[in-house]
Amino acid sequence: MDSRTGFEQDRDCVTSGHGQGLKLEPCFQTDSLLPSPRTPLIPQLLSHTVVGRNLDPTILFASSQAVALPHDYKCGACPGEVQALPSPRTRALAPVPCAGDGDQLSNQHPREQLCDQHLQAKRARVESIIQGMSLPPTSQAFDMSPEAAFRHEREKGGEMPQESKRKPRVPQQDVGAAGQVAPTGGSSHGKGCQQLKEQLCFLEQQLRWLQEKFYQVCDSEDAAQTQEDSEKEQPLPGEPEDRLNKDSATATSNSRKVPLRRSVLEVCGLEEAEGRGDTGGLPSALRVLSQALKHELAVVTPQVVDSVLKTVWPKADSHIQKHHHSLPMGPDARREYSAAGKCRKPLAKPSAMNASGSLGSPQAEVLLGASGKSLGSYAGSFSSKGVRKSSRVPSMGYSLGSATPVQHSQLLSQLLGYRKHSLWGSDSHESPSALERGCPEPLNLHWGTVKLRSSIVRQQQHHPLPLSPANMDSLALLPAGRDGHSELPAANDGAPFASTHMQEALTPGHLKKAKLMFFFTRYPSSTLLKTYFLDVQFSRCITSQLIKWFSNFREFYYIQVEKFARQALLEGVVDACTLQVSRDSELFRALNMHYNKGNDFEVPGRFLEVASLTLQEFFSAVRAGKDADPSWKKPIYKIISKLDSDIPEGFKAAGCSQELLHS
DNA sequence: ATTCTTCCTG
DNA sequence: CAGGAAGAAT
Repeated sequence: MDSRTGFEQDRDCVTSGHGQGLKLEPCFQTDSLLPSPRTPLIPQLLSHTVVGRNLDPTILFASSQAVALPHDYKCGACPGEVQALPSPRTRALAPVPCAGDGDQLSNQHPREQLCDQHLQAKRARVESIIQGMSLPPTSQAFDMSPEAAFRHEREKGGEMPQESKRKPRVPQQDVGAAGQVAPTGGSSHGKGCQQLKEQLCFLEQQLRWLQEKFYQVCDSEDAAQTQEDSEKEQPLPGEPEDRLNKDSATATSNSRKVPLRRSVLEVCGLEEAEGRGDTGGLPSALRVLSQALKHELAVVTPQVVDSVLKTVWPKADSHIQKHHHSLPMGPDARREYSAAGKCRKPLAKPSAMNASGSLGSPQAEVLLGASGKSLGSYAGSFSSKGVRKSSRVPSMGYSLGSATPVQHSQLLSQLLGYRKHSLWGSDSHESPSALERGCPEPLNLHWGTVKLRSSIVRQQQHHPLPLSPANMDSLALLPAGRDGHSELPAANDGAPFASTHMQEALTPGHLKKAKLMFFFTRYPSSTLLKTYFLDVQFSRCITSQLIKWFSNFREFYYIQVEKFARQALLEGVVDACTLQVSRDSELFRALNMHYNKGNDFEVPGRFLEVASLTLQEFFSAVRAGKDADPSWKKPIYKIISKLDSDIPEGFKAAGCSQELLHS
């Protein structure tokens, strides 16, 4: 049992790791999916930010606060201060001192006076956008757009255990004290958060710089547009130009050219262009901006990510190194994980574990690594002879995480089409002696393998669940880090989990799957079950129900075996060793009828061995009269509990349950 | 206190 | 199979 304990501790590490992984997300990528105004900067810049010259600088850092704010403040250099801003009103009364450029926009009042209706309308639009983005999540609870779903998921993820240190979302007026960020963490985390804040600050400065360049570009347009209107709004002290660094002046001077304006407007998404349908080529200034933006992001983002990982999850550092430098994992790490994953298998098979270690596709390694937990996942099939056969789908195990529907079909056909492929099937000649030897077969080592939950888990067409809020909650509770894509939320199709239908209840398909799994494991831990019923939203109830199923399975199994053992005794069988369960046995038929009613699954030979041993044990015990002892079955249970084998990875396939049901 | 397991009952 | 009780293990 200690092995399982270790395993579960390991799992805890995994989850906590993910939790920490999540922890960093709000600061960075994940925020792109949050209503925080911070991260969607670029989209905002490109689409909404530039509203004439009334570009609201607060859009970069602040939130709905900015809506009511006058333009006479500027505090973007230090996010902490921005977060600390209590409210617009307070802030207007007592402006927070800002490093260096506090008066940058202090001279916009005159220009505001000149705002015509059009500009005001645009401003209102921007404000509404900002406002919408700053809505508290509760107000978006029923926004079930993919993005909202994902955002919601992130929100829930933030509530995961040990997630209390999640950085509060900046825009929330009542919560947005920066001081809540760092102090909430432990000392190390606080330090890490401090680093993160600095990184963020840097990042934001970069972005602000770029935004100002944008400002320049668009300002030139406005200058041209409003030149006729009034001259007094032209060169304003404190204008972006004045704020710009010298090195950015080059691009600025280019972008100042009036001919750029239409293209700029179009790219900026200004409806100003609604009257002018002409589309010019991409202006060079924009190219410059684009490249600069990309470059800055490319430079800063990895640093930030690495820093975050290093800080929040020290182990990740080494993992990162591995990913970067050597995709094939070192055998040590793999062994470590394999050992940890051995769970309920006191009869260790160390040789097998080590032997299984050294394969893996780079993708798999990346995925596994990205999941924060590289396990010695191995997709090979096994035979009772102890000869590991290469799977027909060698990469099945690892590629499951990103399996396409086609792959899933292959999985299923392998699951069921045993007559041809005999994926897990027993070759007709298996040696029961292997069982007695403590089963040195190189059985699969998937115990505890962290399933790489695919972002593109196939839709389960047979039982599509209505996307009720409850279901979305289920989605939300998904440990996002587990999918290995937590670092790339935006790289997904935008609705990563929208296609994952988490079952909030166990279905007949799950029951059938569980029954088939019983052929491999009689005593699955809840942890194991969670890794094999990935389409189930586990709750305490679900878990116990699943466990109860296996308990019932065992009950039936032991009853049947005992019955046949007694029957054999009555029939005068002398040697227990002659009791072998074959596929022709009555016992097998009874069991197969129960667990594999359709007989559409080839019962693994290993199960026959286990059944044979169980039968012999019962036979011997009854013959020895041990059944007088009320707990005479306990030793048998103990023996059998050690004979679990690994469950083929195919059982993890999304939709497996449903397809099994319909097969 | 919680989880897991068995046993019993329906 | 589910529900519940009881005990063991953690």
